[in-house]
Amino acid sequence: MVRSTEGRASIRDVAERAGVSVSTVSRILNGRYPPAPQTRERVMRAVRDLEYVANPHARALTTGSSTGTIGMAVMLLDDALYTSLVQSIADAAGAAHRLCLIATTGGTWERELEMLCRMREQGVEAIVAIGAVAETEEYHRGMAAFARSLAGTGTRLVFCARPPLPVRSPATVEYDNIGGAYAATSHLLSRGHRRILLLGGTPGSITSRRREGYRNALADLGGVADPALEVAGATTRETGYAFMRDILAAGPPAFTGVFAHNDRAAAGAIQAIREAGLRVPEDISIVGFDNAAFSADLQLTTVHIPAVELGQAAVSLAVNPDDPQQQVMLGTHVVVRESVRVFSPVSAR
Amino acid sequence: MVRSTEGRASIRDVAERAGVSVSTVSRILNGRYPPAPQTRERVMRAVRDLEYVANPHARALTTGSSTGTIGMAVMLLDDALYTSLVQSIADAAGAAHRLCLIATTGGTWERELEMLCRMREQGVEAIVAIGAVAETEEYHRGMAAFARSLAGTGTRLVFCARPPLPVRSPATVEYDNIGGAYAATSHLLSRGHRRILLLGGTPGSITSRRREGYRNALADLGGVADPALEVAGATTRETGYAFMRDILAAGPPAFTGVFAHNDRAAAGAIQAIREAGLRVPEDISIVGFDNAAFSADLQLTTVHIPAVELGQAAVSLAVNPDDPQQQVMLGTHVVVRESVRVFSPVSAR
DNA sequence: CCGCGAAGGTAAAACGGTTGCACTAACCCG
DNA sequence: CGGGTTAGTGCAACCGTTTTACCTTCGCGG
Repeated sequence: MVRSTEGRASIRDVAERAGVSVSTVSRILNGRYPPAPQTRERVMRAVRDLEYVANPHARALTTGSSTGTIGMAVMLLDDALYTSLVQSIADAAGAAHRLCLIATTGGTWERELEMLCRMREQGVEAIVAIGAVAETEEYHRGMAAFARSLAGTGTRLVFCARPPLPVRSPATVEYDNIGGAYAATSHLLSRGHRRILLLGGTPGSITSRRREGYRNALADLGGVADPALEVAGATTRETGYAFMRDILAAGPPAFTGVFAHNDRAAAGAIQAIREAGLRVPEDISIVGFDNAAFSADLQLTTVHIPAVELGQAAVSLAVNPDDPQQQVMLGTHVVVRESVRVFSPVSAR
Repeated sequence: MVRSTEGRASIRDVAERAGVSVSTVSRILNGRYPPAPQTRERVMRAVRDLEYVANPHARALTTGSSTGTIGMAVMLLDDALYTSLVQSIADAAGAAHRLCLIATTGGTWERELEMLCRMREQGVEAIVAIGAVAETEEYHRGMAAFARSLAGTGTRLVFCARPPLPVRSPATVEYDNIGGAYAATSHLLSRGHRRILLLGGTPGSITSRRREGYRNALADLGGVADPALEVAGATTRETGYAFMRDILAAGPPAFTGVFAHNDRAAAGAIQAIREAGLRVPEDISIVGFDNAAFSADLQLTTVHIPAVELGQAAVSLAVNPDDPQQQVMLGTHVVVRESVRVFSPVSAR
C-alpha cells in the first residue's frame, strides 16, 4: 500500500520505509535499549526523509497524561515581583526539563480558579498559584475544594508568595512580609524618624501583614503609633501618587518618613512629593518594598524580596512530590540607597 | 468491577456509574443529537459526582484537532517590552479560550529552537516566537527548517516583534523600528540638536535598523552624520551606564543629544550623566525607545511600542489559520516628556 | 396483527503511539 | 556439538476518546 504524501507522516510510514516494525521505530526514537546500529541508521534516515515528528497527543495518551508541564497562574505581569517570579519559575522549570503553562487572572480568585481548572484539564504535573489574593471565606472554600479534587489526579498544587490555607494547605513558598516591614520601619526609626506614614495595603491580603511589622517596629523602637498615619489602599503607581498628592495638598505633612507598600506606590509618591515642591530625602524620606529593578533609578531604599529563590523553591516543590519541606519561608532584607536622610527632630521645619 | 478512587476518572467510569455505554456519554458531553433527557440527567450527575474531565490528548488524538494551547518563546522577562508582550499574549489567548505555554530562551536561537521543538512535541496549536534575534545565516536555515517541519503538523508559527524570514516566512507581527528611530531623531533635531549620539544596538538584530532611521533623519533634516557618534552594543542598563560614563570621562561631549537604543540603556546613561555632574536635559538631552513604565519616572522622552496591540495581533494570527493579513506592521510614535531641551546652537559651550 | 420508521442506545473500529512478552537467531562456553 | 544466554525484533494489547454503523424497542398507521 502506498502512503499518501500529504499530511504528517506516522510512525507506520517510517516503519514501512525502513522495513522494520513499528515497535522498533518507537524504541529507537525513545532510546530504550539500542537495537543494531545498522537498523538504527536505516530508521533514522527514514525519519529524516519523512520529516517525521511523533504525534504528541498519542504519546501523551499512552505514557500517561502530558507529563512534564507545570502550570502557573499570576494576576498581572505589570508588577516587578510577579514578573521576576514568572521568569524564575519558567527558568527553573526549563532547567528541570519541564515546560510552563501560564495564565493571567487579572486578580479575582474566581477567574484564577477557572484558569487552574483549565490547567488541570490539560493534565499538568503541578500547578503554581502565584501572589497574594484577598483571603475571603469563599476563596478558602473554593481553593480547598480545588486542592481536594486535585489530590486524586496526581497533580500537585504549590502556593508561591501566598500564605497557606488555614487547613490542609498545599505546599507553600513565602517570603517574610512582617519581618521585611519591621526592618524597613526600623531603618527609618534608626535614622531618627519618629512619625512614619504607612502608605497602602489591601486589607485581607497577606501583604497587608506588612502593617503588623510596621506597628511592631514602632512599638519596639519608640515610633509614634497614630491611626492617622496609616493609609490603606494604594498599591499602584497611580494610587501612590494620588494619595501622596492629596495628603500634601491638605497641609504640611505630619510625618518625616514614609513606608510605602511597594516600590510602585513609592515611585508614585515620590513624583507627588516632587511636584509639591519638596525633595526626597531632604524633606521627606521614603522606603519601598520589592526591590524592583527601577528602584535603583529612583535611588530608593527598599526591602528586597528574594524572587529568584522563591521561584526556584516553588519549582522544586512542584517537581519533587515528596519533598519533606512543604512550607518554605524565605527572608527579606533592606537595601539601602539614597531615599532616607538622617533626621534629627530638633532641626525639623 | 469496582473502580479505584485514585487517578482521574475516565469516560468508562462515568458510563458505568450512569449505567449507559461509553458512546452515549461521549455524545451527551459533546452535544451531538440529544438522547432522552432522563438519560442525560443521569450521565451529567455521574460526571459531577466523579469530577470527570475529558482527557484532552485522547480527544485531540481522535478528532485530529489540537488541545487549544498556544506556545510562546521569549528571551528574558527583564525587558519591559517582552514583559508587556507576554502579558498581552497571555491575556488575548485567555480571551480566545486558549492556554499559553511559555519558555524562556536566554537569547540564543539554538536554545529557542530547542524550546520550540519541545512545544511542538506538546502538540500546541500555534507557536509565537517573541522578540529580536541576531539574524545569522544559521538562524535563518534552522528556523526555516523548523517552520517546514511544522507545516505538516497543523501547528502555526507566528513571529512577534521579529522580522520575517527572507523566504517563505511564517506570519509576522512587527512594529516600525525605522520609523520610530526616525521620529526620535527628528524630535531631537527639531529642538535644535545637530550632533546626536546613537547609543547602542546589536548588529544583525532587527532593532539595529533603528540606526537606519537615525541616519535617514540626520540626512533629511540636517543633522551631523559622524561615525564617531555611533556606539554599538549597549542595550542594557549596565552597558548604557558604562558607555556613557566612559564617553564623558574621555573629555567634553561632542554631542548635545542622545538617542538611546532603548529605555533601559537610556536609564543607565542618565545615571552616568548625573554622576558626571551634568544634568538632563539642561546639559545633555536624551530620547529612549520602548516607553517602558519606568520611563515616566525618569521623565524620559521615548518612542512608544504598541506592545498590547502586537500581542493581540499575534494571537489573532495564531488562532485564525487563514487570516488574509499574514504580515502586520504596527506604527510607533514619540512620547514627549522632559528629557529634551530646546537647544540653540549659538549658546553651546 | 403486521410492517415500518424514529428514537435511543450499543458495540467496535479508528486515532498514533508505547511497551510487555514471545520469538529467533547468533554467540559463548563447557 | 548442544544448551543456555542474550541481543534484536515483531506481535498485540493497551491509553481514552470520537464516530460510524448497527441493533433494539416502541408507537402507530394500514
